[in-house]
Amino acid sequence: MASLQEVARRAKVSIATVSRVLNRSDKVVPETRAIVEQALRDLGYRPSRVARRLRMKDGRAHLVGLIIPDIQNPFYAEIARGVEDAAYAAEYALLLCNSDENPDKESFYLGVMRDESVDGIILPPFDEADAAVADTIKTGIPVVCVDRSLARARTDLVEVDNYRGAHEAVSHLIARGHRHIGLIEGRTQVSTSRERRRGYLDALAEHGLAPKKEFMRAGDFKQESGRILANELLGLRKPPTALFVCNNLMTVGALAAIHQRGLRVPQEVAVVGFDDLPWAEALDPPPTVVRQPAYNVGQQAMELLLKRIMEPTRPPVTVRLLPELVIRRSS
Amino acid sequence: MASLQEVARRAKVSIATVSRVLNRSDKVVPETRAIVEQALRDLGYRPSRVARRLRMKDGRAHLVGLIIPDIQNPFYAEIARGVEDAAYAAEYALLLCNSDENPDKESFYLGVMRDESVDGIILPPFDEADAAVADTIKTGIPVVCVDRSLARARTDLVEVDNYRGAHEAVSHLIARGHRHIGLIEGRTQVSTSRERRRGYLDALAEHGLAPKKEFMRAGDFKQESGRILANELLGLRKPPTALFVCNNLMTVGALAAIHQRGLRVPQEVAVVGFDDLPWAEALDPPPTVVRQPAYNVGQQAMELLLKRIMEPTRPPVTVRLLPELVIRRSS
DNA sequence: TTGTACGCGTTATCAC
DNA sequence: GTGATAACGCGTACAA
Repeated sequence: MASLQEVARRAKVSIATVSRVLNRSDKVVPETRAIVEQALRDLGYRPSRVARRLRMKDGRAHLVGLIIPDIQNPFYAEIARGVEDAAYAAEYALLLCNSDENPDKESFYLGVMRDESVDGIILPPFDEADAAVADTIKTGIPVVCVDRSLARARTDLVEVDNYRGAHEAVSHLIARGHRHIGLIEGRTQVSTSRERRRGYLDALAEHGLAPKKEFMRAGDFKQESGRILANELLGLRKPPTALFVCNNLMTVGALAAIHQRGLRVPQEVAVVGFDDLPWAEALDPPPTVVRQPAYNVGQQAMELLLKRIMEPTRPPVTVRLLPELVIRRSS
Repeated sequence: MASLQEVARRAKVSIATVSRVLNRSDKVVPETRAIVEQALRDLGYRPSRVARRLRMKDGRAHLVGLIIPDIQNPFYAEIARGVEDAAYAAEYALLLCNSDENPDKESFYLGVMRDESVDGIILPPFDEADAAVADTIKTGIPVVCVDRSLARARTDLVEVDNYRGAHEAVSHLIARGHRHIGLIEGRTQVSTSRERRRGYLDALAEHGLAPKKEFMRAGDFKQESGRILANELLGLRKPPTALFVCNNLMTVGALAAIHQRGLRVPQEVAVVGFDDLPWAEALDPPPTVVRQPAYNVGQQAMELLLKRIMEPTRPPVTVRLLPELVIRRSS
């Protein structure tokens, strides 16, 4: 409520002096400093972040934007927590938006962030050619990509080794004796999905197993498609004995389908999912999954962003995190 | 990037005219309007939300704050989605913060929101006497409470009938023949927790059942406490045959404990949880729960906030939503 | 060491 | 109809 002006009046100094007391440790004689600080306290002064941001073009907004597809997806929620915690530690606030994988929403929010003069933006690009993001980068706002990367722009990036995760998962199933392994993958336009499929195929090949077209189904990363595709797979005359499901939501869908069919896990059908399920322990049986270090992804992305804000010209770096195969009882 | 100034120069008019074209209020002759609009387009002009906000004190920031305990809790994530969708529909952006039920974080973020001049704030108060929130309200920023209410301040409020939800849940268990029903409640400081307990006690009483102290345990709304308390309850010499667990996370913990003990649900122990579990279908058995309309809570809260922003003096209203007993197979 | 004055990008109130 | 111009609250060169 109180402005610099009012504080200055009360302390009987100029606004410049008050401002100096606040920001620069410029030379202000201890006496006046004390008086000003008293006035500051009396009035409960709080600087307006809005005015401050208008005045200073660069990186002092202490505000960053995060755009994710869906906060209700635990994977993104975990990333968001990582970002948020790192932001809070640096006293940054977060403008959080859900894009729903909808380019219009993404564009709208990207616009808002430009217009809000945020210090930087963290997001998983819609796809490798995301034009709205590319445009935003051109304006000079620091952007850090997470999870997925951009083809034509070099930005800081925090990603997970999807190929390796999938490879481990499928190798694990093979080691358990499975020879007929179904794949439920996500939207094939996104690079992470393709990498996971590559991991699946390579693991198969390395063990002399030939991939079967009818065992490979592509969904949309959502629960319902997991349910439907698992049903298709399990309804085959010669169904697979194991399923590798390429994200959390689809795994849940697949599990639901399996339960509905009354199949025993892992005896009648084994399951390995990509992404950990936050409530894995409550599931029966607790599922084996490839756990992505999502919290870390968010945290490191924020730290990268902070570095770039401080030093805009530093060369972009890519951080590649390793997933972890968490073996529980569904495989 | 381009400012009013630059647009004005390009169109060879004054900034006032450009501003008028943008805000469509005053009369601008079609000719000049056309010229200005062309310049606007050429330069890809976008108004600075920051400058705009600095100039206009009231409700035009198109920015609202949402403070929740933890975005990783599906209940709050669902509220957040409700808020976000309603905000997006009205072209508002969202400043989202996690308080972790930590008063310091809450205070910090409340401060940020003041300093950002947000148009309004939505939050579940920490407790009924939340001082930081009370102070914020005094500054005149519109505040809408969700889930929990404030004792000393009249604000708009969207809440759920916790008493009724708990009452239905326990009555349901009794109807199923249970006479020994354990209660795992949350932090007793929060009003919602107390209401749920009241519902439990009343339902018991109405059926002539005496509450047993040793069947009633208080946790902290987190998964681990659900696990521990369920273990305690089930380890009793004469354990309860059914559990009523007062929130989602604790239900998950309780389920984990039950699975670990190898108990069959619902034959050996029945369970009803408060809050729906997003992946209920994947659980085996799918749990019976009292579903809170969390999405609606968020949506209506945002709509209430919008109304208050438009009409700051309107009397505060309370919206009370009904929970729904979703009977699945754990009871 | 401190004060004056300008500019950041808007909107709104005046004159013209 | 349109154009100067004064705020909004802040940081900072420059003058004192």
